[in-house]
Amino acid sequence: MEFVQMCGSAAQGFGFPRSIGEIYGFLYLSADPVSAQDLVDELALSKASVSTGTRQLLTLGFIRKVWKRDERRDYFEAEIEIWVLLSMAYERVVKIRAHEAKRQLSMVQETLGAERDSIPDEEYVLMKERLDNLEKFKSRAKRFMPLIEKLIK
Amino acid sequence: MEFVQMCGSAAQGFGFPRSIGEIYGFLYLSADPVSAQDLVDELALSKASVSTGTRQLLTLGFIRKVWKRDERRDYFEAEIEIWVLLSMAYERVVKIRAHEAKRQLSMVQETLGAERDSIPDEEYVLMKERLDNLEKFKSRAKRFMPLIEKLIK
DNA sequence: AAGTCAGTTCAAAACAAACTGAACAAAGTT
DNA sequence: AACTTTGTTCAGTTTGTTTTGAACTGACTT
Repeated sequence: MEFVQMCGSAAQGFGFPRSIGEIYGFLYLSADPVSAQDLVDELALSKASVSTGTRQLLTLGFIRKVWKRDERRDYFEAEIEIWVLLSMAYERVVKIRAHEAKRQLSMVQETLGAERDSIPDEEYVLMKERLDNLEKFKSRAKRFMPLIEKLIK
Repeated sequence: MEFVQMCGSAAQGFGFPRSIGEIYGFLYLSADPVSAQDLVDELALSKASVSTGTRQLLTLGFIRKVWKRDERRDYFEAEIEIWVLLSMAYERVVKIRAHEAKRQLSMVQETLGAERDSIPDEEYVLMKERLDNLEKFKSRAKRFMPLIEKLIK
């Protein structure tokens, strides 16, 4: 339970809801697959929170559903390989965010271009330069990505 | 301004307050150092928010104070080198968090040891093993840290 | 010494995100 | 067909964080 709490606050630190961390932490230390009902009981969360929490963890690839034959319940188990978790997080969070950032950045650059005339020349040049710097950084980061991917896997 | 908003939501994405992102974004595109009052006016934030926001950015090392002689006001300018920003963030956020996590983990391990008798043997072994795995990962990560540091700098 | 200006601090307000209860859907049992 | 059991969805509440107004400090000006 101490460990569960620790995972909860760790999750918060990464910007995830505490409950997600707790669910993962509980599963991480469980020998056998755990039902949603168990999570409700053990972690004192509502059915709804467990449902949404497990869904999020599933889409992150941090946990798996386990089907027991002749049972209607869902069971869950944690992915325990830390390298796998990292690569999941990278693939499904970092990559997506980076892509979104890139999209927004080019929109800003477009806007700047359109406003060209209404801005003092000196300022325009500086802004353009700094935005281009960001752009340059992005593409360099992109070139590193495959390397990082390999490092993680 | 579009860019400022973009930085705002980016900051939120990283778990920082929106205002911090906006302040940084504004400074990032400013040619000259900017006074607190300017930030209040341009970003429609309260004096208080600007005060706390700049303080946080200063302790992160993301911005600097600039002193103009014969002026009582504080001026600020952004650190614009992205590699420097990354290394700051790493140094002042990641490192500290990692250390904290390590501390907590060993506390949990201690607790587990103390509860040894009150847990079925099978479960104990599994928990111990998984905690040890985390520990092992931690130390491996630690070995990598210097390498990452060099990469960033 | 009174008055302004810059900046900080703190309690309260405003806000956003997480969590929950209740209603619902689907599938299985009686 | 009615009733359980399991899980999802969603509106409303709760919780925690960010933001703010207002009071305060210190420092410079008259």
